[in-house]
Amino acid sequence: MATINDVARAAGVSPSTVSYVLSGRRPISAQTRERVQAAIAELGFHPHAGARALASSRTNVLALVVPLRTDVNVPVIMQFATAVVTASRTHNHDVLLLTKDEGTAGLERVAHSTMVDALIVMDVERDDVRLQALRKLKQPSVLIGLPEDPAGIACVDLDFEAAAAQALRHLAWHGHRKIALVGPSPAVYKRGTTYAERFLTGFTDASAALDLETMTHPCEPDREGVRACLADIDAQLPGVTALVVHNEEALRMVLEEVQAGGRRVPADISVVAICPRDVALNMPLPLTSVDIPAHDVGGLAVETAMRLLDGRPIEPVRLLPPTLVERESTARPAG
Amino acid sequence: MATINDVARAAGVSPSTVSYVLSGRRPISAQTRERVQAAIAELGFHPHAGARALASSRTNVLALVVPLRTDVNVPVIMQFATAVVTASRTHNHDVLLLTKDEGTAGLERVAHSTMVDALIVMDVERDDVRLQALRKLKQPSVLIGLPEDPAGIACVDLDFEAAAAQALRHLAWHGHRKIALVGPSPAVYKRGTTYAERFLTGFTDASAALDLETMTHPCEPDREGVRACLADIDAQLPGVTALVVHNEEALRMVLEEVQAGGRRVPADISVVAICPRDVALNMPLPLTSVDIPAHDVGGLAVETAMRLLDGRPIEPVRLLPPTLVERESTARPAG
DNA sequence: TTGAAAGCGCTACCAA
DNA sequence: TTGGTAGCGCTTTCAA
Repeated sequence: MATINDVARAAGVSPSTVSYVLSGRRPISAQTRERVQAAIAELGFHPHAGARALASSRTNVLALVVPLRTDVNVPVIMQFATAVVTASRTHNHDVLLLTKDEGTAGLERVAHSTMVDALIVMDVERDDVRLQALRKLKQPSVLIGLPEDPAGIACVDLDFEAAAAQALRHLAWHGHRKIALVGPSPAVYKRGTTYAERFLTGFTDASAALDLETMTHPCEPDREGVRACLADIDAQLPGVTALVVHNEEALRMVLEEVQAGGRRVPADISVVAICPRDVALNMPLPLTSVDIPAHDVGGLAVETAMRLLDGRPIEPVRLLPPTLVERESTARPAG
Repeated sequence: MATINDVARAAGVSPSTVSYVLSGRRPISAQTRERVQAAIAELGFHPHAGARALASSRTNVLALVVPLRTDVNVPVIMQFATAVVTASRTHNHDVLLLTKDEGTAGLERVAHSTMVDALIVMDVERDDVRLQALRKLKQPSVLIGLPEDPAGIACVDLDFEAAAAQALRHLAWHGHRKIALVGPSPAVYKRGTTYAERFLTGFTDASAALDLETMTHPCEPDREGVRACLADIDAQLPGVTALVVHNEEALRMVLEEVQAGGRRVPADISVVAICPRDVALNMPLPLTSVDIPAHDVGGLAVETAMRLLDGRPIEPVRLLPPTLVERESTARPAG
């Protein structure tokens, strides 16, 4: 492998000049720059990442911590991950993939050994034990999610409260008054992933503000759970005309069970889903949905990390406004 | 951050001794080792990854290249990825996540800049343009999949031919004679991901060997595609008593449409799925399935990379034998 | 506009 | 069993 010295020799300049051509950190005459670039191309030179990290204390690598549990929504995680990788590349960074099961130790390991410039952490819980460790690192971190006490750590996420409000406003505008929330599984609430709570809060608040008759119900994403959930809803809120479904795994089964019960969507009952666009589109019926913008959130997380690294100002907590797209699963209530 | 010199001073030894305690590459007296380890713990010392890479030409990082298309089976990809990360950690390696869309350039970038010791590449196509680039790298690579010409590159995958044969043998043993394959979408075949072809070959060969009456049909994983596929099958193979489904996305819809057509599984028609265990278990009915052992394949890919790095012998192409588990979707044909 | 050279923190060779 | 030390390949300060 060619080194910077080889390039320097080939171009008839000093190694530092080659370095400056590469980094652009000082002016170089056009003529010199060209000779250097020609030599770089000629020799197929790529700077040695380790040497660079050692000399500059910059790795150009971001850590991304993903949950590896399979009870989480895998496709959404994958969307976040690819968004983070793609965005990182536009900022000339690579991504080191860590799994949540390594816990605090994993974060400290990569940070202390200077493998990464910053960390992006997914699946953050309300009172996540990793937060205190993150605060002590010399590298900045960005959370995808919102813990109870985000002090000192940047957070980005969808504004789930606003998402719930938007779903209800849409249904209310269509004339619905009796609306039920099919929520995530009890395990999600118990784990303390706050997006579920935030959605619930938004739902309850908006329900009061709009003077609606609503109820909420967690839902185990299997056939039985869905049946039980829908039965409870019918029992507790007879005459319900609309469902807000915040449970991607259960979504398809909810639609099937509603239909199996003899009700048509949207003629007999309207449905608003909270899910990524492509999920909403790949249902038997294109669903009116509030998008989970994994791509935007991932990109914003990277952008935030970059600002932190450059010492540029950031918003400590950035909640993206939701977007509702009306498709074919919502209509005015019958009668 | 503490350096190796700080540790050496604190322990009253030379830096090289600290290094050897860490690497175990030469004998150290128990007494010295303890003093050094105490100093390491005391100072919270973690060796600087870049410095280490520079001095040893070893990064302890593996590159993992994943497809980021969403038309691929996302949960399976995620399973491979987490398996690779988990296995890498047991070998004291981390994983740099690359996306396929960076193509050859991405591979060359991380390899030439010495960011990784080896590369693991998923979603390899029959005549993948990346292969020639991989062969030129100084780092070894391991493919998950099997291209047409794997010369010079290690490959690991499930033995899809054997998987097809096993599915057919199971059904034949139950007494089925008329069996149809619901295959992946045409796009998968067109792209040249060879597992589809290998499965097809195995299916056709085993069909002949077992003297069965079979047909094969690709299947677009949406409602319409599934309906069309099943209709074709009924038209071309009237009296079909069993289905082999090698299309995870379509699986649930196949079951639904079969039922919608008034047939019960397994009373009227048996179904064998080719999919990860958890997918088979999460269907309305636990399915008899040939497992796609993502975890094993990912682990084996890492193991192979490690052997390559240590100069230990490997098998150039390692196809894991399939495992069929009988559950509740197969029975003897009616009548 | 460019060059010289001192490190960055570690590994591994050569000695003892 | 241990120490000394020359690099690994780059960045960046100091000089010119």
